[in-house]
Amino acid sequence: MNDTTRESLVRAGRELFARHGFDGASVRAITRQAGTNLGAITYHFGSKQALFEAVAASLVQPARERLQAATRGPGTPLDRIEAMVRAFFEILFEHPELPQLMVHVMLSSSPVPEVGLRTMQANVGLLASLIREGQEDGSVRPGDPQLMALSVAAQPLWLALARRMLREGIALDLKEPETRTDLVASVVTFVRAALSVQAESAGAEHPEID
Amino acid sequence: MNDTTRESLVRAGRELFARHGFDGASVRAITRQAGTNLGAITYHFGSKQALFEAVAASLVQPARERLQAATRGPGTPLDRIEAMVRAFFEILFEHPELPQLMVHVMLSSSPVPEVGLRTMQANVGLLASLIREGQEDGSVRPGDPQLMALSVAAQPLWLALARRMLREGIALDLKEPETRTDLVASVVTFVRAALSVQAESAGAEHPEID
DNA sequence: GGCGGTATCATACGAACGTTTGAAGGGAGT
DNA sequence: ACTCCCTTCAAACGTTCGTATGATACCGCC
Repeated sequence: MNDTTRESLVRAGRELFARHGFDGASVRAITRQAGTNLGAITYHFGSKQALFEAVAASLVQPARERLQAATRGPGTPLDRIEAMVRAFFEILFEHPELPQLMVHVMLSSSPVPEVGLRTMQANVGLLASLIREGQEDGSVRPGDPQLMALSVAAQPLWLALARRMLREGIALDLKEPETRTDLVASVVTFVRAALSVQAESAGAEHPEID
Repeated sequence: MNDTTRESLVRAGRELFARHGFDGASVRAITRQAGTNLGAITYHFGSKQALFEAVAASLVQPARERLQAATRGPGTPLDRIEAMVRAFFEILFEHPELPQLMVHVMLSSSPVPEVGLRTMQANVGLLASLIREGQEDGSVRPGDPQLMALSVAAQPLWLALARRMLREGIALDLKEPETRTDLVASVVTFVRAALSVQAESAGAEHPEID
């Protein structure tokens, strides 16, 4: 089994499915970008739909694992929430195709893939349980943990998604590392302030600047 | 000039362009849904592209006016920020097609329409200036007003966009009025907590890096 | 040298695409 | 009754779509 053709098809599919959606990314465009023959998708994956699912899995699975790993770090619940937000940004900067693909799937008429739904449940659940944990130890203000988790997750997702509009609309170019760290720092501070029950005098031993 | 055909084309275009994007929404599907003849778009608008621009304007212009109106209300800067967030949610619940169309435009290769960019600049600018105003009178904590404004705007936008995934993924149905008010209340509280200066005497935590 | 299996190739198919075309309604003004 | 002009209509155009097909190229192994 030759893997380089398969891999270049997945790579091209990631880019084109993310930009144009399933219907908008033509088999001809994908195979052309991958440098393969028109029939390569049918041959290696069986159908365009099967390639799409392989592309989705190649994006969702690693993200899921990295987010779960971030929650298992040390520190207070707020620290681990911060770690999740930072990990989320890293994933999204590395793979802007992920939220783009999510959006195309959400807007299309086709059913949301099982793996996508379970990943969302898992990640919102992780955030919510960290928030609940913080509420129980008194470091996080009261409120519905699930809704608060959505407020947290919405920021990295939308900001990564709106990257192009941020650049063209308000001259915020996320390609520049400094801009990225400023943005991440701002969101992290925003989230901590939103969740903290007070000024976080309790756990603020170490100044977090990177 | 008969307006009902034009209007039903715009209405159908709103729905189908929002769901499938420009390329994905076929002239045949739009005219079928509008109950008109296949040639009606060409006749009334000249081209599919011209219909798309009419659809975009029909969504963006009213939203822009309502958001601007919300900032002119009474109260403290934080109160007016809350009014903007609430108005934003109202707009998005009323016209879920708006963020959907935004996303399709952002992801496509075609240039972002001028009106869209200016509207984004205007609205982020309004939020940022309210934040700056609050910082000057001491009611809002320090930080880059533009980045904080993005954190605020990202939440209604993403939550409206992810509506379907929220319903299917975590059983949060935004069709139910009670769910909506709960969500809006949670976001409003989240935003106010994130922006309020609180008792944060430590103060050394704002994200300036040199 | 020849063989079998995998991979790539050019080509063909019917369907759907956006737009064009020319004819047929249909109501207001004379 | 007749003419206009605006609107709607069915049909056809060339193009592109996803997939299927059969031929060709490559390569380890008898």
